[in-house]
This record gives sequence, structure tokens and C-alpha cells, in this order.
Amino acid sequence: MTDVPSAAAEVSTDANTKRRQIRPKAERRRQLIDATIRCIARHGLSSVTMQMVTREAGLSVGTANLHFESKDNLLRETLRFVAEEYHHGQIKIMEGSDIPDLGKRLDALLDFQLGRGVTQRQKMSVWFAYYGEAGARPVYQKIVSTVDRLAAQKLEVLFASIVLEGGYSGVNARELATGYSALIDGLHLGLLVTPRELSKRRARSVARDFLRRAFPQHIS
Amino acid sequence: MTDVPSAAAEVSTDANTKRRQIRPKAERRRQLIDATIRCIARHGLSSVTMQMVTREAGLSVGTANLHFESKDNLLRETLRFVAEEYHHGQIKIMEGSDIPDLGKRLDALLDFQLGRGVTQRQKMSVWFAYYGEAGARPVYQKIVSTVDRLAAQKLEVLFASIVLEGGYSGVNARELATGYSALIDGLHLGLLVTPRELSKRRARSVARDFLRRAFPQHIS
Amino acid sequence: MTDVPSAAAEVSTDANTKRRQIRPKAERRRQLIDATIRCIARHGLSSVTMQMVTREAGLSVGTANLHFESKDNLLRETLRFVAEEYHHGQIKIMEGSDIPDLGKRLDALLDFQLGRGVTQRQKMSVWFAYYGEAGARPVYQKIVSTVDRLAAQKLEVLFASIVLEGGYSGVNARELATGYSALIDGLHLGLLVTPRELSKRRARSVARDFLRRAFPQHIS
Amino acid sequence: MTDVPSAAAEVSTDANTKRRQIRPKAERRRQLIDATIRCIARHGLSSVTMQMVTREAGLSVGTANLHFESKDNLLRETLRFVAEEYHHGQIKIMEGSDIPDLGKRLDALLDFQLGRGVTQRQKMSVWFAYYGEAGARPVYQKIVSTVDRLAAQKLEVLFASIVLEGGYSGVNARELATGYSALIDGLHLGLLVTPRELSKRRARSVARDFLRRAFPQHIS
DNA sequence: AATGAATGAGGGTTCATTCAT
DNA sequence: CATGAATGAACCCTCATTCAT
Repeated sequence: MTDVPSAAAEVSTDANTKRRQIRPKAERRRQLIDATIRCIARHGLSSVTMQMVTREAGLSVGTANLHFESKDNLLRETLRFVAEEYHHGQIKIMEGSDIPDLGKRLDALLDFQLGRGVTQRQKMSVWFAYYGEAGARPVYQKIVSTVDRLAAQKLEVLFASIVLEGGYSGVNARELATGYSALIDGLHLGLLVTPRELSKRRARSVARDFLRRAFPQHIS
Repeated sequence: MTDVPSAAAEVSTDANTKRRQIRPKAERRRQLIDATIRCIARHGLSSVTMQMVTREAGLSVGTANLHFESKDNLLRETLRFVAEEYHHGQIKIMEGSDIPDLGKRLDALLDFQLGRGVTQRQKMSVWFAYYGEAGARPVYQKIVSTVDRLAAQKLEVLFASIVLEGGYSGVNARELATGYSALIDGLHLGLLVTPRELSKRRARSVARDFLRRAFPQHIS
Repeated sequence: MTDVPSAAAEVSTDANTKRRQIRPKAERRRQLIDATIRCIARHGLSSVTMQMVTREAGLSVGTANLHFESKDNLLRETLRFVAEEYHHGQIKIMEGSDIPDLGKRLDALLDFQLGRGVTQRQKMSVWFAYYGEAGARPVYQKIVSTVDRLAAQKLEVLFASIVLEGGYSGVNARELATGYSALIDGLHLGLLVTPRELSKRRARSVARDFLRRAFPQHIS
Repeated sequence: MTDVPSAAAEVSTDANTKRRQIRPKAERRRQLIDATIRCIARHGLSSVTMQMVTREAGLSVGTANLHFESKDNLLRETLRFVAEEYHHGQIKIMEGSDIPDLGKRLDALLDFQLGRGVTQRQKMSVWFAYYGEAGARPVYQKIVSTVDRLAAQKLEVLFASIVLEGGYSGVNARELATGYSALIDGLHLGLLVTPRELSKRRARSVARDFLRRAFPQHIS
């Protein structure tokens, strides 16, 4: 969570001797993944270098290779991290027994998907950077689709419950779930590539519209 | 397979006598752009090299730089080509006075967007490869958004006409157009990244569903 | 003397149709050598390209290779041209029976060496560009020294005549000639590299000083 | 031969075990500059390649760029090194309170300028290689003239002292200094380009002649 | 565990040269 | 004779990786 506070302790007792910091493995990995995300967002996946990432993380190149073995691996793990963060967030909401009202749960989902946390250009950039390469890299495809499939199933279940509850007829929950997921992806893309044309506000409004047309009783 | 016809004539009558062919500038440019598309689709934008592209085109590295000055420029022009091809195709259909029936025009649009020509993995790969970099490359953003804006306007106009014709109430044509565009983009993404989960057939069905819910009288 | 007049005839009778000009061999060679001199002066010997030279000459690359076979050869011939032009000018003055007065002949020589024609940055640049490479290129060394030796001999003869005429004692004409030549070369260098510190006027004054100290009766 | 001592230690104790040696930055820089000097002398400034220099230095290309960023910079720093070495040597002698006798100081200067250390073809080659490009490269001009100006001033001061001490009349110290500097440059040039015609011995004799004529009481 | 100097394969680009027109 | 599109070797430079410290 607190990803770059380690710099605070940097001011060593000794003058300003750049000291060798020894830290737990997990912390180092997280520190490097965070730096990688920032770098991808700032410079694009194809321009990211190990130097760049390690400087951003305040570590040495050697350390990155020590913890991740190779650049390829660091990139892969970064994708896995972003993918899991995003999908676990969704899934938690969808399963979320803490929000009994299904309509409200939908609202919460939408807020998560297009709200502050996720739509940060940073995360979106990373997201689409990997999509861009996915066509040519089975590894990326696998990571994304593994995590995607689960989220898709949960969404389908949620939609099915709503259909049942609302007694909506002529609605295929599975088809609708696919459509909704695609819509969200497309809106993310719009926010990233044409931010001038599509505000976050409008994106949310468009997504709500979609849900309202499908589940009028659940969405105001 | 061979969606790039110009490459076909390459196979010379003689064995593999590497002759120095002199050709018009436009042809060479097209030849190189086509090769670039194939390479991006096959290897990913970030792994494309000039060597790779020129070998694919059956030309020498020097020739590529002669006609495009730099790799950056070749990549930029390739994006421009793909973007224009896609959007001009859409626009022609949307304006298309050759299809007077608005519902049928919608169908034609959908067919174009998710049909054979566009959904080829090749073109999609290129498309998202650039999107992936767009966050960090204003030039790419500009090319895409310029061409995008026009298409968005035409779509809005088309939707507005349909709303008028059908007397649909409570429908905001602009919002709907944004949603539809996003949906299509999201479906493309799904076709590219999780082809196992989303067939082209289902993608089309999902998109039709969207339109049917909005314009029930126009879509069967 | 007037070395770049050939460009005048360029304005063709025809509109501005870039016509294929057919010209005598000697004219083409001269045209290309002139262009080479200008390019070396402007960009430095190491940055000169065939493209650059031929564009400057208003000809095509093919033509240059047609007349000179290779870049190396063009460069060599250009050096030979500049070297001969300079040394023949000197020699003509030194032998010059048209100036019977030996003191005046010395003056004329100095004027030629540090006057308008030769001290043009253009010629000097070329001169030293080749000197710079001479250490590593025997061919250049040979061209320069061949032509140099003759001029040195003539200068020695002239100095010897003056010594005889003036009855200067304790003066070694050969040594003095070497010194004078070196002085002139050094002044050229100063004019080229540190034009701020050494004006053409002062250069002449310094050279006259040298001669005056050696031959007080001949130089006022 | 080995005027660059630092290179001597290269021959490792072990056979040709190519070990990865880590060395202080200053040493690496010096090592590369020395190699650059040798390469320029051997092949000419325009033919020097990074490969060539680094092979000569026994290092990898990467290392050269690590310490100098670019070839341009390496070349620039090499010029600066040679220029400073030469001029600082002169200046030390001219200021040199360790040689109280002014005539002897002149002798020492001349010995330095035309003696073993400086007249080595190697250093001269470098010197004139840069002069050759100076016409087209302001950066080179600046480096040389900056360091030159100081030396010129010191020389003028020295000459003025001698004029005063010797009571020489009708001698302009400034003009004489310019002349002497030019003469030395010219002799260096002669030694480089026409070594057959001008021996080091004769060059020294010619320069002494110049000084003797100006300061007969100080030079025997 | 951590560092960063050193490496060198591989990238983009330039440009002398060739040759079909 | 003249042209300039085409070629590809060779350049400079970057950067993932290694390893002595």
C-alpha cells in the first residue's frame, strides 16, 4: 500500500552516503512493480528500460535482476499485478454480501470500474499497453484471460440474479454481461486515447444508461 | 490471408534472381505499410524492426528509409493508413445514400465493424498496438482522435435520424453513439485478447442486442 | 582565378524543366570539383557526401561517379586542383619576368599568398582539411609534397638572387625559404582557426616584418 | 612508441583471460583518450570509428559511451586534452622562474615545441586533424582559440621582457610573437606533411634563426 | 542482499555505389 | 551521357544482462 515511503528512512545517520538498503523480498518486488507501472504510464511500454524503472524505484539495476531475473519477467509480473488488482476489486464487489441491494451493487461496480482508482491514466495506460502486445504474446493473453474469465462468470451470475429478481423477460444474462464488459473496456479506451472527447463523467453516464436500459427497475 | 494484394506480384517469373525493380513511389510506400501491418500483427509493435519489415516487404532497409525517412515515420504513416481505412469505411456506410433504409444501414455498419475485413486479427492487433502506446505518444493520439471525431459525429447524426424516424422517446442520440462506439471497441478488444471466450459470431450478436434495445423497430 | 563562372550558363532556354544536360567532360569535372570545394569549406571534409556535392553542383550522383569513378577519386582530384592552383600561382609570380624588381616581386608573392584570392576561408578550409588527413593518407601527402617541392625550389632561387643582389651576409637562402614558407602556412592556419585573433591585415604585416628583417634593403 | 604509459599495464599476468576490470572513471577516460589519439594519428580523424578506438583501448564500445556519452564528445574531449597538454607545457616554460636566463628560457620553449614530446607524428596528426575540421566546427575552433589566446599572451610578455632587457629597438613584441607562433605551426605542418623535405633538426634550426635575427644577444 | 561498471548483440540510420531506365 | 531509385555494409548508440566488488 504505502509504496514509496522507504525513501524517508533514506537519510542515513552517516552524511549523505548512499547506503545499501536491505529489505524484505516482498517489499522490493512491490517497489519495483510500482515503479514499472509509473514508467509504462509515463513513457509507454516499448520505451521502458531497466535503468528507467530502477532509477524510478530508487534502486540499482542489479537489484531488479536479483528479484525478477529478467526484464521480461518484471513486465509479466507487473501485468499480473495490475490484472489481479483490477479483477479482484471487481469480484469482491460482485460477490459482496455487504451490499445486499443488487441495484446498489451494480452501482458500486460501475463506480469502481470508472471511478478514481481505476481510471487513473496510469493504470489504464498499463492496461492497454499490455493489450497492445497481447496479440503477439501468448503469455500476456493467458494472464489476462485467466483472470478475466472468472470476473466474467461472476458478472454473469450477478446479472442472472438481477434478471430473476426483476423478472426481466427476453434478457440473456450472459450476452448482457459480455456487452457490459466490452462497453467498460471501450470506455476505458476512450478515456485514454481521446480524453478530450470523453470525460469521466460522461463515461459513467453512458455506462449507467446501458444498465438502465437493461434493468430499468434496478437503476434509477 | 493475402489481404494485401500488391504483394502478390512479387513472385518473379525467373527463379530467385534478385533483380533491382524500380517502382513508383506510391507503390513502394504501400508495399512497406502493408509489410509493417503484417509485422506488427505477428510480432507486436515493440518488437518490430526495420530489418523485419523490409524483409517482409522483399526490399532493402535502405529503401524503407528512402521512402519514409525513419522508422518512427513509417510507424506513424502505418497508423494513419489503418485509421483512415477503418474510419472511411464506416463513414461511407453511414452517409451511404445507397442504403435508404436506416435499419439496414445500421446492419451494414455493424457488419463492417465486426465482419471479415476489420476483425481480422491483423488489423486489430495494429489498432490496439497503437492504442497501447497512445498514452505516451501524443502523435498517435492526435491521428486517432482526428479521424475518430468525424466518425463519431456521423454516427450521432445517423442515430438522431433513427430516433426521429422511430419516434423513440427518452433516447439521447449522442450518448447512445458514444456507448455504441465504446461497445464496438470493447468487442474488438475481446476478440483480440480473449478469442477463446468471444467468438466473432457472439460479438455480432452482442452488438445487435445493444442496437435492438435502443431501436427495437429498426432492428429485428 | 575566376573559378566559378560555369554556373552562369545554367539558366536553360526551356522553362524550368530539369533537363538532362549534356556537356563536355572537362566542364563536368570542373563543375564537380568546384562544388566539392564549396562543400568541404562549408561542412568539413569528413561530412562531405556525394549527395551533398552533386546537389551543390546541380547534377545527379550517377554523373559524379561517371566522371570520377569514386568519391575517393573526386576528393583526390579536388586536392590536386587546389594544390596546383595555389602553387602555380606562386611559381608564376616567382619566375615572373614581368616584375623585374626583386623586392616588388617579393611583395607580389606576399600579396598573392595572403591576399583575397587565397585567403578565402573556402580555399584555406580545403587546404587544411587535406593536411589534417595527410598524416594518415600517403596519397594526399604525395600530391602536396610533389607540388610543394617545386615551389620551395623556386622560392630558394628567388631568395638566393636577392641575397646576391643585396649582398646580405650570413643569410642562408634555403633556410630562410623554409622559414618563410612555414610562416605563411602558420598564418593561414591562424586566419582559419582563430580569425578573431588574427586579421588578414595583421597577417600581412607579420609576413612583411619577416621579410624586412631578412632583406632590409628590398622591403620598405 | 608507447608514449601513453597507462596502456602498458594492459598485458595481464594470465594468458588472454578477458576479465572484467573495474577501474576509476578518470583512468578509463584517459585510457580512451589515449587510444583515440593513437587512432587519429594512424587512420585520420575522419576514419576513426568507435569500434577502432575501443579495440585499441582494449575496452568495449559500451564502455566508451558510458564514459563519454557519444563519439562527438569523445573527439571533443580528446582535442581538449591535446590542446591543453601542449599549451600548458608551453606556458609552464614561459612563466618558468626556474630558468632565470631569458635566452635560455627561449631555448627551452623551442625545444619543447619542436622536440621529442610534441613533434611526434602522433600528436601532430591529431593537432592538424582538428584544425582541418575547425573551419566547419565552431566547437573545435573555440577549444583551440581559448587555450591559444592565453599562450599568445604569455609569449608576448616574454618577448617584451627580452626586448626590454636587450634594448632592442624597432621591435614590436606582439607582432613578433604572432610571427613566431605562426612559424612554429608552419614547421609542425611541414614535419607532418613533407617529412622528407623537412627534418626535425632543420625545423629547429629554422626556428632558432628566426629568434636569432630578432634577439641576437640572447640567442647564440 | 545490493551495487553499478562493463559488456556486446542488435537496433536505426547513413551513404558510396550500382544499374535499369 | 545522364539519372536517381535501390542496395546493404558499416556506422553510432542503446540497453538487458553479468559479475567483481
